[in-house]
Amino acid sequence: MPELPEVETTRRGIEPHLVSRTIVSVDIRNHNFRWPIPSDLEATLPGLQVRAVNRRAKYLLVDCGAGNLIIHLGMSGSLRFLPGNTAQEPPQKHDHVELRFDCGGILRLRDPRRFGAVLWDAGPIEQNQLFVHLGPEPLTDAFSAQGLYERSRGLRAPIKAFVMDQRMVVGVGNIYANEALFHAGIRPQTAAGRIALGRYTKLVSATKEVLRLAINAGGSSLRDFVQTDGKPGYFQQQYWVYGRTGQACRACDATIRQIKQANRSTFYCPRCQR
DNA sequence: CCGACAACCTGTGAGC
DNA sequence: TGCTCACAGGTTGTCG
Repeated sequence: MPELPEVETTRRGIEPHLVSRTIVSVDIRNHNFRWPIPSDLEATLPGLQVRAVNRRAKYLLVDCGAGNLIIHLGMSGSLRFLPGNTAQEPPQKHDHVELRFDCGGILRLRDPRRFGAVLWDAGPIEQNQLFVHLGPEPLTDAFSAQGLYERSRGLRAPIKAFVMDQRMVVGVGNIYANEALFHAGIRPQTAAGRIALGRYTKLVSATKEVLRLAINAGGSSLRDFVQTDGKPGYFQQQYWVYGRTGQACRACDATIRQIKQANRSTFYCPRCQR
């Protein structure tokens, strides 16, 4: 489920419950994720106090002072915090990892497809091999039209693949790439290297806007998020093109088209996007 | 370096 | 009702 807005919503949901709490135990029921979950987490984490919950790209970083617990939700991952003062339901089939805290609360990771990751890094996180090649955060000034323009010169890859490339900008997945290109009026098949600076300016602001709106929508369900199985974001979101094949464009009434790019579904309006 | 593609794994919904 | 197939929010690794 997660693109950047969902990961950020998750971060905001769990942070207040974790900060300044001490981990008392770790339970890993299935180690077989994208990479094996290190077994020694069950020994190294207990006793550590959480200082902050940060996010870089789609990675959640639980800062424990001595290092960072890195969590990636993959395609199907979700996190829930179960407070200690309530009856706690037993773990379900795909609840693979649990952290128990001194307050009695439990952080529970569910991930049916296990494309996600749980890792530990005791060093400076920006030097981790997963992080060194990451592009700028989309909601900062480091994500700029000028940067995209320069890095795209000479490239023949379609613009959609280009904006989804985490080296160019992080956090833009399939849904929001489609939506941002619609708002920028750019056809997804267009070669990245043939797009002018002015159109990149539109694309950058559209991307920021789409992500901001999605985070706000997720934030509105934050209250429920912690207690329920509620998966915020996608359900309440109204898309302009994503998943709307054959339906009328909300802007011009033309019929939304669907194609395949790099084995991912692409949706666009043939009239609004040129 | 570039770009296309398979692979990882399970659940769900459509169609027969 | 039950089977099969296509497809799903991400990322890495390989190959030409």
